[in-house]
Amino acid sequence: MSNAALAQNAQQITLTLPDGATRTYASGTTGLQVAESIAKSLAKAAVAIKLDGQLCDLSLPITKDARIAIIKRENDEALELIRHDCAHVMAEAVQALFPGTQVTIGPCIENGFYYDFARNEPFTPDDFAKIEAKMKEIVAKGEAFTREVWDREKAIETFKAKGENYKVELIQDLPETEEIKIYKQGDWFDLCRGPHMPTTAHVGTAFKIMKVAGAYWRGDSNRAMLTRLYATAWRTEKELQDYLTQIEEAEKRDHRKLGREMDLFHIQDEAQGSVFWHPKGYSIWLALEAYLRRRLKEGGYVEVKTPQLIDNKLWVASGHWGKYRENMFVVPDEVPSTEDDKPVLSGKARLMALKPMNCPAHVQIFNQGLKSYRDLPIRMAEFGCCHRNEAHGALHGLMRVRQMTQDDAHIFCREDQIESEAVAFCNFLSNIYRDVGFTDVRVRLALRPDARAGSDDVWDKAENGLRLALKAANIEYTEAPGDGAFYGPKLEFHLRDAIGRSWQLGTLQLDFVLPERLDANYIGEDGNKHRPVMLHRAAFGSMERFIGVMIEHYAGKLPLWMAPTQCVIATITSEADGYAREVYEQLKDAGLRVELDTRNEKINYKVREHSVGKVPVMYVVGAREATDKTVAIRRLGSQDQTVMPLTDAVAELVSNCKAPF
RNA sequence: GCUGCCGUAGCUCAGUGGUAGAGCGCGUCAUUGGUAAUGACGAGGUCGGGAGUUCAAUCCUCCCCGGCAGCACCA
Repeated sequence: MSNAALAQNAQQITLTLPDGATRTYASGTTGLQVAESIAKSLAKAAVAIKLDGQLCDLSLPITKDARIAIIKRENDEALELIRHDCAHVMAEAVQALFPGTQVTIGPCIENGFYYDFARNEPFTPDDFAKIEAKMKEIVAKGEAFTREVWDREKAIETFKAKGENYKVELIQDLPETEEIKIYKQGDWFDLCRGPHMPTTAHVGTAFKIMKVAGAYWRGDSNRAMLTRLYATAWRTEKELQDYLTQIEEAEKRDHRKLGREMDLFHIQDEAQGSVFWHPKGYSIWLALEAYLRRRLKEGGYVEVKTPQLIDNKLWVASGHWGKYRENMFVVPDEVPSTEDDKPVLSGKARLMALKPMNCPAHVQIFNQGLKSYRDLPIRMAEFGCCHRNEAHGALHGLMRVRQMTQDDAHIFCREDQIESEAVAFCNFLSNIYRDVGFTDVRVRLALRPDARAGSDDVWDKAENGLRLALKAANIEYTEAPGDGAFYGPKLEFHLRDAIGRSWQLGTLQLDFVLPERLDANYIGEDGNKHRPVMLHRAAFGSMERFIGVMIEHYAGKLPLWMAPTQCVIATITSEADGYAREVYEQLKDAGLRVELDTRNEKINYKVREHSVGKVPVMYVVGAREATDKTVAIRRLGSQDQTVMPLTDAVAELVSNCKAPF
């Protein structure tokens, strides 16, 4: 042992255990040795350590005082290790089965991991079983993961010799100060920053390759397309099964499937990305829109309507023409040629565009007439129908469409009103999200991106304004540097749905740029012109997407106030048809959305059909009910039936169907 | 837009180098039934579009269109 090493060994370090106890060790003691010193069983179960909150290899020599936790395979923290180790195992398996395949990167993601490979032939789902079998062999061998630090040149030469060009690029791009860490498992090795568990055996067998897809090298659409294998890995078979079951549940909630089954809407080739709303789907829309209008009125908004087709001069002035033109639908303002042998369009007409957003139009309304500081804030709302030419591959049911209706509004205010307006909007949102059934809202503050308009001064002011508002509204949030819009920072409201998925719905964006570009101003107390600040805000985001989210959140079983059909009156025999019609008329007169089912079918059949159709309430009437003037009520999801006098039932249903606001 | 997979009746799907089948749904008839599928009969498809190979193509090849998954994008 060298003198230096002796000297280091002589040093003592103090480690603090999770329970607060401290222990003293010689510097250079490994996590495994620490575990052994506590209990043999702990050492046996240990797969890694956490030093000051950071996961590290069990074999890492500890050289300074730290908080330490021994991580066992059953701990939550181990999931990340299992998945990352599993990624290495998968990469080894793929290279063993498909020689010539290059490895690139393989990070953990929510619920699993992926690995990107460079290979000329694509993988097919048939390869999955082969790869999984090979992975199980590698796990069974239980080779130790060993960590080495290589000289940069040696690493580059080694990977070059293996033909691993992507790894070479990764190493070359690592900062000079970074150690080049290599993890070996048997003969196979990979560049990796770790940490890993002791052996491949710790990965276990609760993993599954899920799908294959293309992915750009380094996320850049100008670079090579790699083949990505997505997989999932868990601590136990049961966890894996639960996860697979959860995916099946999510598939059952797919709004495209439910939309067809419930006859809500459709989309067809002739209008890709635009929605044909059927009567039932549109009734959901109308219910939500009416609800929002009541909220807007309460919140002091005025509602406007602005043109679809606007001269590109306005889009040039607003900056959209320069930045987003490729996503705009441009329409020439000319009479198309009616002669068959001539082109329909001359190509020389002046250009109009379908509006991709409402804000420039709202500024036009603001700009009509002189505004005084006394007029502010002006909260201008519009259910604005916008068109965006989204890429084909981006379209997805109601979630990503080309024609959408935003529940949009712009608040024109003075700088000193930003905070109070932002606070008011946060309260506005929390009422709405509660009413539509969300309990878990997370807020992100997206800060200035690299490419942006406006001076740093203005950005400082805008970002701090939002921070102050969040503080004033007592809202917890996380900051996301670089994610802001080009014209200003924004608040994003992310909501967790019934099965734990997160949707970004609401947004509040501060904009100092557009009022400047479109020369909006107001006369201040001092008699001079001033720039108003614009707050862009939305609660649902788009009506289309929001309805999609509602369908998935509720698995089609929408709350009564949103449900397309709130009640079906179903007859048992044709003797009750007359009475059923009376019931139907009464509910209809009470303003409810009801259907009458007097078809010549058995009651079992009707109950099943309307249950499958997610009708929340069914009134079943037969001869008895007709005589007694009652209804037998059956609620979706329950086998129970309650017989009730018709008048009471109607009063109860009317009250249950009332929107929460 | 990129990569991969897919495209057969309204829906879900089977099938074959010799121009097609099931279940549900739809229509007709019988049945008047008490809370998740009553029975019988019937109609319905130029197998996404175009071209090629072949005596013959829904099936094989190519091109196009569209869908799905992921990537990129998302003002």
